[in-house]
Amino acid sequence: MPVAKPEASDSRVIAHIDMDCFYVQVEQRKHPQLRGLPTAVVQYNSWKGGGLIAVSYEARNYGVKRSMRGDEAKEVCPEIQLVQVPVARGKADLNTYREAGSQVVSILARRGRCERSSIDEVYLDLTDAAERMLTETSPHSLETIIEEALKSHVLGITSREDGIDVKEKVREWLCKSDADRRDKLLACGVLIVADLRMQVLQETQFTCSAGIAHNKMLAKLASAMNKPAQQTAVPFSSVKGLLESFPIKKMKQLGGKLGSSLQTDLGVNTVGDLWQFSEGKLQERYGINTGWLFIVILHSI
DNA sequence: CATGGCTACGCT
DNA sequence: AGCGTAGC
Repeated sequence: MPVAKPEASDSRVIAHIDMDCFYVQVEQRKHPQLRGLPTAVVQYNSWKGGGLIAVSYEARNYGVKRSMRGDEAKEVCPEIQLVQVPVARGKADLNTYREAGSQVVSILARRGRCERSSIDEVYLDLTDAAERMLTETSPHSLETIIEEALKSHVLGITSREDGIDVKEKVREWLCKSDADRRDKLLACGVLIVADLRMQVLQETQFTCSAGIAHNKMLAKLASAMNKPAQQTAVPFSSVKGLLESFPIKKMKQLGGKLGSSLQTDLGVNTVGDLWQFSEGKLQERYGINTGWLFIVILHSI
């Protein structure tokens, strides 16, 4: 997938798939007795019990963090199961995880073009599949909407106090016949991703979380919003509200020195602050080549 | 010694 | 090719 080419109205449907505590899931598949137990994967366990590189959600509930050593984790959660990462030639060997990731990618690739962004993360371009679905079935017949899709989070679809009719509201949103074309495409994306996540679970036993949006940046943000084993969609109409108070340092590519310089040099702390600057000014300061990043951000609204 | 090691990417 | 940055 080529770098996001920002257009005035981006109608692509992009999903970001993020495997939940992936190394742990791979080990739990290999050792089923670990399922449901607080578990972490460690490397180099000779010093203070080794460094944690993946932590199950059960263990996170005890306060176990990825930055901990094995010994610290045992203090917080004495019953934690520590699994050693395989070692080859004295080094951590991540090949089994890489292969497990490939298995997931081969399933996702049935519906769109995949771009692996890390060992456990994939971007998926579902534009064509969504457009096809839209021309074939519009509006969606209620009975074809799978339960998993109804559990989606859709930014801007607010849960009521009792939260009892959230699913009903999501159903309405998914079926809305007079919706914006982009909303309809996004709704198709939501259905496709729900279906794919079920296939992944069935065929690999792995759960994942997903974000569905009109570009990679927003899809990535969305996939982290509701974890584990959930999916979140970002309709165009909710982008501005989502981004304007969003900390710039948490944006991909801006977690390091570039983000720091935005804060100290320009006083930019949120994406909303960034909107006060023109593309020209930003490119003038940071160069034409870094400027494309800002343009993607600015064109998301 | 004590997040290390690894990868991908952009810049020069 | 080699370096710096970023993030897993």
